[in-house]
Amino acid sequence: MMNQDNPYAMNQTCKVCGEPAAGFHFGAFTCEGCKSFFGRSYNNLSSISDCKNNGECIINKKNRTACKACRLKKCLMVGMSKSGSRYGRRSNWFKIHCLLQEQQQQAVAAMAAHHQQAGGPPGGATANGCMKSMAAPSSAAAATALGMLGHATGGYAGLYGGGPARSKEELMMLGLDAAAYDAGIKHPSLVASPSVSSPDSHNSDSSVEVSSKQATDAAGAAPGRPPHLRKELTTFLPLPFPGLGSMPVMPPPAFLPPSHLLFPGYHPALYTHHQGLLKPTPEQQQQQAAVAAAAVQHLFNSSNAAAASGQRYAPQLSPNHNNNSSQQSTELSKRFYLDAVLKSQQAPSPLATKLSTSKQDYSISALVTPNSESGRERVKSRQSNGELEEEEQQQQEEQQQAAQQANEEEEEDLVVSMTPPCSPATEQQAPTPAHQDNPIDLSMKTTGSNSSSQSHRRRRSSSSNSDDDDGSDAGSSSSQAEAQSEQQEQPLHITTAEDSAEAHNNNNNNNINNNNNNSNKSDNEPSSESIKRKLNALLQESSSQKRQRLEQCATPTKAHAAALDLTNKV
Amino acid sequence: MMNQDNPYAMNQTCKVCGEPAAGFHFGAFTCEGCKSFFGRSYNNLSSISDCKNNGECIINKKNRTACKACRLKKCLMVGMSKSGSRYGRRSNWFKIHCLLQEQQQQAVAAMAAHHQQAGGPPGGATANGCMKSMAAPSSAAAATALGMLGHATGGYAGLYGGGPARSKEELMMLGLDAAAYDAGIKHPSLVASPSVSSPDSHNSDSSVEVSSKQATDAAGAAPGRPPHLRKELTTFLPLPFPGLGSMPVMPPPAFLPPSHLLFPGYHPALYTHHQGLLKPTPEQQQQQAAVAAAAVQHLFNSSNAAAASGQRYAPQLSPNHNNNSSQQSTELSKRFYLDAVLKSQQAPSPLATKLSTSKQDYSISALVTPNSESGRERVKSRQSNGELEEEEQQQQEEQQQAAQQANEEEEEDLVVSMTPPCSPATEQQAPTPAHQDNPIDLSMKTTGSNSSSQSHRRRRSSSSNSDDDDGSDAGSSSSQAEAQSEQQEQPLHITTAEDSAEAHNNNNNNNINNNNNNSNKSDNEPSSESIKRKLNALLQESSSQKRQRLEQCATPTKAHAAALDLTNKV
DNA sequence: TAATAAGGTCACTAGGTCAA
DNA sequence: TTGACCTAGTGACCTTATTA
Repeated sequence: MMNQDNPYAMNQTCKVCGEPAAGFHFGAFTCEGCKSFFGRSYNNLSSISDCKNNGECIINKKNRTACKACRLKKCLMVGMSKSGSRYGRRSNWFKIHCLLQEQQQQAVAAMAAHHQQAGGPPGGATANGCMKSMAAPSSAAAATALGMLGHATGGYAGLYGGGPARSKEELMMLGLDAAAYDAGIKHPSLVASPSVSSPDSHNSDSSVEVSSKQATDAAGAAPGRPPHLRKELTTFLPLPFPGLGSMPVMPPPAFLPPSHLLFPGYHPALYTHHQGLLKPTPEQQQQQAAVAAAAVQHLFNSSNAAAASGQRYAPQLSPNHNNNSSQQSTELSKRFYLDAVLKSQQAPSPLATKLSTSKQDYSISALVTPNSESGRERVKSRQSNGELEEEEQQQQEEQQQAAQQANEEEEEDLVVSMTPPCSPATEQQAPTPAHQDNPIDLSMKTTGSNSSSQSHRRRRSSSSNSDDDDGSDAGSSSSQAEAQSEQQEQPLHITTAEDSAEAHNNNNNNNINNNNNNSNKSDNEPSSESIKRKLNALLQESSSQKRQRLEQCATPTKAHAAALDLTNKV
Repeated sequence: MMNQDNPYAMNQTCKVCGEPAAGFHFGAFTCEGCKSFFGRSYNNLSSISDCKNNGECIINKKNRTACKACRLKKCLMVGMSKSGSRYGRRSNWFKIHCLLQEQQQQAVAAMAAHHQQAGGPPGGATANGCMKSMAAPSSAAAATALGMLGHATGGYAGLYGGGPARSKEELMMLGLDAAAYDAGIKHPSLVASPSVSSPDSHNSDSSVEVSSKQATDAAGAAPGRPPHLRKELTTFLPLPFPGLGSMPVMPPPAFLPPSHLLFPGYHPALYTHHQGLLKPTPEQQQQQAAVAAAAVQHLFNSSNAAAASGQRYAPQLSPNHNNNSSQQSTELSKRFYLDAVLKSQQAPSPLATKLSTSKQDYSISALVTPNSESGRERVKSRQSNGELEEEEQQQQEEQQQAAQQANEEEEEDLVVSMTPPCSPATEQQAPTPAHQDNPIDLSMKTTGSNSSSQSHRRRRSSSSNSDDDDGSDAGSSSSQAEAQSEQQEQPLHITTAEDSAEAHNNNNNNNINNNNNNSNKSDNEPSSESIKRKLNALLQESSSQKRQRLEQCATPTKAHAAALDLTNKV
């Protein structure tokens, strides 16, 4: 469900309405409609009338146009921000993380379904309902429940921005509700860790700025909150994750693993350093944001509504979290490790260090300890620590700036990365690609015939390829759809023909990749293969198919090649 | 934060937007985005529309795409120039200086953070804001504060070019705004010392050109400006650095050491002599540049904007400087010594002689004397002492300036200049490289498996990996984070296993480094080894880790591989 | 030969357009 | 008003050129 097929959207669903995402817009995966809506509304708040339902409207595909106020609110809650926008090609890391996320989500969804049938997690029904409204349908909801790979803010915002990068104005906008949410947050169940981790992004620095603010501001909203958490997020966080911001306020629910444990790998700090994966949110358009924030605030400033929302959210959060957290703890550890590894390999940024507070560090260390490879894990933990520290510094600096500029805020967040349910899902998908060794397709391209229309839109002029892209359109997504179907629930491998075709493509790609790999191997070293294998295993479910398609796409870029290599090895 | 992880970028941040730098492009460390932007814009000024904010836009990661005019302006201000471009491998000197710079920045950042927490330097908040906008987030800001290894022009241009090498046209472009900025520069906080020293470069001569101009032109804008500073930069410098252009106007901030003291080694003159290191910047495309300059001028010619910008920037700058300067004073001394040593070994240029004052000479001799391990430590202590003395003098001078400028307060920091927690951190890291004598890895290579993504980016062609990228992201920085974490505060050493792992990594890196060193030795001369040792000792903290990571980064995929490994284990 | 940056390619998004 | 489609950029990745 989630992965509808937007090649460029990486099979993501719109975090606002649950429809297949057309891409990553303004800091979140969204459909074209929500993208356009946000883009229009952000600069024209006056056009948004007050919600007639106390701002409690549930936004989904069908009713997303019913209440503009709630739709915009949802947009903000999932991390959308004018400053959160990013341009350019998605980094491979981002892609990888997206794939992992998918897996996790699927796993989560499966788990959730199972639990619900069994009886559901405590508060589950209520929470579930809420989650659905928040995120979207099933997969989205599941993802949300899990925290979207450890991302707190609705599970969305945090995911891609290491916490959505928000301008102060945006935060204000969110914060307006924050008051209302704060009440809810205080509820034990409400507390969530907003760790954000985004595989992407331009916002590495943002986290820092925010973090500093957090220290100051957070105290009020969520005392004891990890420094790395964002103030804003923490404050309004609708779907709090245990252990993150609110830990101090109230101990995290027992059922939920500490946030830091959940997805340490995704800690913003880590990604911050990491190029590409976790970029901090931009603080653009601060003034504009301020205006918008005021308007938004106006829309949602009703105290009663706040209280109501607070209550509402509280239940929602807890159930989801519960289910997800418990189930995914193991999964999380995997991703955590991966992230840690990646981080360690790359270079820990000062921010990460900063972000990781004693708590985080601790958690990290804990995570690290039980790891497969001691070395890797270790490295990760260190890195994370280092990053955290740096972030703190930045935050401090940022705080100064913040003093000057009310608007600035970026920051990031923490990340909780979750490990996707690899084993089962992976296995299923793995078969799909005739060759297990399908390289992970890092490229978002829609290779095959699938995404004909979409990819073309943009670059048609230049490249006739139908590659990628766009997926927002259903048509192109066919290939993805296949992948998704396989991953999520379709155990069924669409057709052999397709698979074979994919395999063929993969082979071609693989060859290319191999060439690259060979050249690279010297660079990458032997370990890369093992890594690739593992990744592939993790990603096999959804990723394998995606990869194939992507790779098939016309352009075997190096990334593709690499991906292919990985798959080949696998 | 600063050191995001680009192995090839030496953990530098983009001088334009603050994002992790991808490399040294067109005369400055920049990210891929700013590189591409500059490359595109330079030849297509018509595509750049006028700034809607009087050219006062603050450029950072988040908003860098918001105003092309200001982005381009920033690019020029940080020293980017088509004529400043260069190809080929980086010289060891360049690398060394970059490493040192990193350390300083880290130290500064730490200091700044500490100071801020404590209460922050006077005027800090304001200043910080400025810095951010200029340089970027934390690290950049810190670097800026320090003067980027003694480089005045925004800390950027000067740093790498001894003043960025600019064609006349480019200078014109910059100069256009100069008038506006001059007003701002006059602000006390704005004054910065422009000492220039670039480890690299193509621009050795550029500084000269400028300097002459400065004498004449500068007088008006910033009398007393150091001769080596460039006129253009000084004139328009939006984010002036104490001591640079404005020094005459007002005495350089106490916190900043005299430019000559800061990094004598980097003085362009010195590098000029140095083989290949200091190449004069080409003045190619002058005509083209002239055209561009005209266009740019048109964009920013509003006088009012200048005034406004001046005010704005002033506040921002001061804080950063304070933090950085104080903290890094010791660091500076270290670098200073190193530079001196290197200079002595290589071929001392007349300039060097001039630069090295009696104190400096003393310090240098001291440093030189003791070598290897015991020597290393000794040297450090001495250096720190020497630095302090020098700093005091500087401070006195700065104090005078302070009297003039209310904003200055940063000085304190300078004085405090803290040495980075070398001992502990160093020790921790030191072990890492089984051999204490780890040679400093002058090569930028991403050797090990660690920093997969970063190193790969560039050479991907060679390596097929899909990796990386992104790193701006967090991943690459992991190693750095580690280093930092160790240094700064993370008491917690994650796990022994991790440490060992790191050590292992370090060893690998070291080996690589050794290889490089060996090769370099012939080049560097016999003393080079001792120097290297010393340098290593100094840099062990952050550099060793960074190096490792960087080396590891080589293959982005490596990170992936690591991840896979983890997954496998899991 | 390795390192490293310029330049090119093209994945990918912000915005704009316009039929529905 | 909405949202599918298009255009203009952006920037991640790759290739080529140049230097150590």
